[in-house]
Amino acid sequence: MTTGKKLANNVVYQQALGQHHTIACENCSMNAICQPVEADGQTLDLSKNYLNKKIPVNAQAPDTSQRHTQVKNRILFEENTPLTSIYAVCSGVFKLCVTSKDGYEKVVGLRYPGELIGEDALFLENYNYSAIAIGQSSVCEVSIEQFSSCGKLVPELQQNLIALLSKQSYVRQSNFQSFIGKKSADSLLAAFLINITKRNEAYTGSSSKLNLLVSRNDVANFLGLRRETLSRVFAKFQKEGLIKIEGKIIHLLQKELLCDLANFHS
Amino acid sequence: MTTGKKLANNVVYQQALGQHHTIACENCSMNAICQPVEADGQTLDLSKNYLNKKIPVNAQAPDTSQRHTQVKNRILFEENTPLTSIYAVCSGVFKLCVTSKDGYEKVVGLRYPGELIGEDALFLENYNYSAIAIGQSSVCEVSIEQFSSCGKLVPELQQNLIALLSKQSYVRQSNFQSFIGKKSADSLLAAFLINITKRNEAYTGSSSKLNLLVSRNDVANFLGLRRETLSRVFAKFQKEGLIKIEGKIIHLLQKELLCDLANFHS
DNA sequence: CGCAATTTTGACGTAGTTCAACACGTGTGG
DNA sequence: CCACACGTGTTGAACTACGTCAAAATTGCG
Repeated sequence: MTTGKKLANNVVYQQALGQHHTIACENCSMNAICQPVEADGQTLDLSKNYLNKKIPVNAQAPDTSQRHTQVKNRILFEENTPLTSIYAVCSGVFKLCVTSKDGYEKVVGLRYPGELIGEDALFLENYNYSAIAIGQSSVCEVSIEQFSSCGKLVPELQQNLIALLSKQSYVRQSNFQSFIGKKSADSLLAAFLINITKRNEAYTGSSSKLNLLVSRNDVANFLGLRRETLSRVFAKFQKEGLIKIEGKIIHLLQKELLCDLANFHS
Repeated sequence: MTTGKKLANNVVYQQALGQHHTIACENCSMNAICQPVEADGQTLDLSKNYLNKKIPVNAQAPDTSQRHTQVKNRILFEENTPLTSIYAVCSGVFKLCVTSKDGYEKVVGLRYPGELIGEDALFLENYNYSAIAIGQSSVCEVSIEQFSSCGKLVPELQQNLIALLSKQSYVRQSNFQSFIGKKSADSLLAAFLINITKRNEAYTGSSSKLNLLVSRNDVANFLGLRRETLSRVFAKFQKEGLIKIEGKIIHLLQKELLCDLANFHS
């Protein structure tokens, strides 16, 4: 986990944090439905029928001169299109966006490795937001049509889907509770840092540092702050010794104080 | 349920809005798992094994002088206690609260008739918040232990639970998207009014009026505003002809404008 | 190196909070 | 019956945090 290198550059820290490595399956929220099931006294691995592993999204051709041509496969799926699959992030990050009628793009969620994308579309069978890769990312894909066919035949698989959805229900509610009713920039950012660090804990192996990967702009958009304000609060937190900033890598130095800030009620 | 009294405001409108009548089962989010299942070519009604219908919470003895002694059965369940059941609101409202270590009570959700409470506790088997009835309310209760026993034997019931959880997944995400990244009091209140009206549409039969039932205090707490600010924004909306206020009853007069406000990005 | 995108800093105005006072309805007790 | 406390909601005035606009600094990449 700790490399000997000292460069203050992201790549080293990404490695140090395990970023851009794929998440271990046992830590992934999709895991419940990827595992073999025990049915009729035998072990069945049905996942090959519906699971598509580690698909790169926004992979850039490493050696061509095309690097800066706007890579178009950043988009995993688009808002208001029919559900085909649900996804788990393997590596990288995805931002979830909705576009209002005046063309403004609002970030409504971020998904880090091990987290699901699109399972909330199962009900309406339509995606509620667009999912866009930030940098090089990859996903595992579960085809809903094919999964359903298997599920009809194997009740044990349904049981696993229930486990998956139950966990998601908890995850979503707990995210909601992290942010609802927070208005001050300080408590929003504190809540955000704690929320994301916790979500990444299994992946990074650390409860006090994280690699945001996303731009300040996207974070500000998500939290409903101006990027200038966000920048100032970041600077303030660092000055007060709450965090240490190294580009997109954030070290939480005083987590308890951040928690207090996050729960602060003006 | 209906008192003969003529007091000017709320009671009459509650009747007009159908408030304090129980929601029709077909409009309830619990409905998926309350219905009979078709299994092995026959129709089975298993719900009697796990479903407890229309339990009053905070019912006041109607004719005693005890009315105003602090009624203690307002609490459906408490934060950080083991999950026993999930609930659907039949009538009234519930507020969901968490208490921070300094004793401050934060409202993290409101649940109106037809909405579920506690299903996000299935994963950790622990309630994440306290559920407290506002006024006279009632719930249907599904005992998890007993439901699970039935589910193990009847795969069709599991399918119904999947349907229920899928819908909840959508509902929760859509609530999250309604509020995340909103900071101005105007857009928060607009988003809130539209969100709650929509959620109550099937129950009240109206897409433009609603009975909040909860105090301004609780609404302000939920939205992260001061009650003074909330009061001012309510007054402003009414002055601008966006809404009409009759106590806790709100009429949405210009829904499109409210939607625009809700999606406004400073 | 040099351009472009991102991030940070500074000065100023506005929106929301804070604190205080007041209005209203309801229940309590003299 | 009235006086009073209490919860809830509204209003006013001063203060503060965040947004706004402009510009500088930093980073990333060819």
